[in-house]
Amino acid sequence: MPHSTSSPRLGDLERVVMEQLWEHAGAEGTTVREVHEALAGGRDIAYTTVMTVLDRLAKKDLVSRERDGRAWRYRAAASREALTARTMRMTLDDMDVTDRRAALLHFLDGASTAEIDDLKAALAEVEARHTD
Amino acid sequence: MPHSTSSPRLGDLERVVMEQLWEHAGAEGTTVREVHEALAGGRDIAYTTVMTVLDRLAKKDLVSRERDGRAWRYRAAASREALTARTMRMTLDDMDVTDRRAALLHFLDGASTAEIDDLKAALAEVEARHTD
DNA sequence: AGTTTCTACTACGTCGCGTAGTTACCAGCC
DNA sequence: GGCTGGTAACTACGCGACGTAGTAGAAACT
Repeated sequence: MPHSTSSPRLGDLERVVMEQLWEHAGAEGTTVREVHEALAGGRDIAYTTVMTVLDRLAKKDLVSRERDGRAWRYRAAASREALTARTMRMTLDDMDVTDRRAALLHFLDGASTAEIDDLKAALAEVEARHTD
Repeated sequence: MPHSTSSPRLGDLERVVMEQLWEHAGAEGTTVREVHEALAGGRDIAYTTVMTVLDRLAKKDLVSRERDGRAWRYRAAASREALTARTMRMTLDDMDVTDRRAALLHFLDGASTAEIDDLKAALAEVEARHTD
């Protein structure tokens, strides 16, 4: 058995497809055809390939789908930001870090000032949320 | 081509082996034999399997090795915390997040109070470092 | 010299993912 | 009502990563 982690790892094509879902993110969802057409502009890819990928993403619960007549409409189950956060969290949890502060410190070491500001803003926001 | 990310993803056994290196982390390093003996207590595993894994980890630059007579002594190239941080960073970078603040906010959503404190401590530490 | 110890190389099975074909269904058109 | 086009469902193949390990050969101990 290769991997125990249930980490939502994305392959390259899976990522590209998710991009599409994120970009055309509306409440309506996106069909295979729409995704395929969007991708077919930039690369040579078969319709069924897109179908397969969307199917796999659905099985991983990274996208949800609802019937629309005969077809399916796919929607990203989580925003790009939420998925990113989830993946980061899983890393932190899976790695079984004892000294979390040290890990976070290392993380900040690689951060730009802008990113640190983003983090402080986010931090302030959760704080505020807890207070009110 | 399956993956573009040069993310240092660990398999299950690779992780277990890294644990050993981290636990017996001294300046001296650890031999294959030592790792094997440590693991052989809990599971049925061949000496050569451990060797192969260590070899692959070395090729991924996750461990370094120095000769010790005929044998090699392996050392984790990065601490568990540093590797964790690096992986988290790669996730954040690879996901091409536009709204980093939102991503970090999501991340904090899943955090315990203790973790938030750890983060604040780490943040204070980088701040201090920049100031002095 | 024979036995042990360690490396180096090769190998095999499984799984994830990129990639796609084939088959079959259903809805509308001529 | 059979043909056509769009969809889905299922199957498949190649490749790389990883768990797993065997074998060959060098080196060292006895």
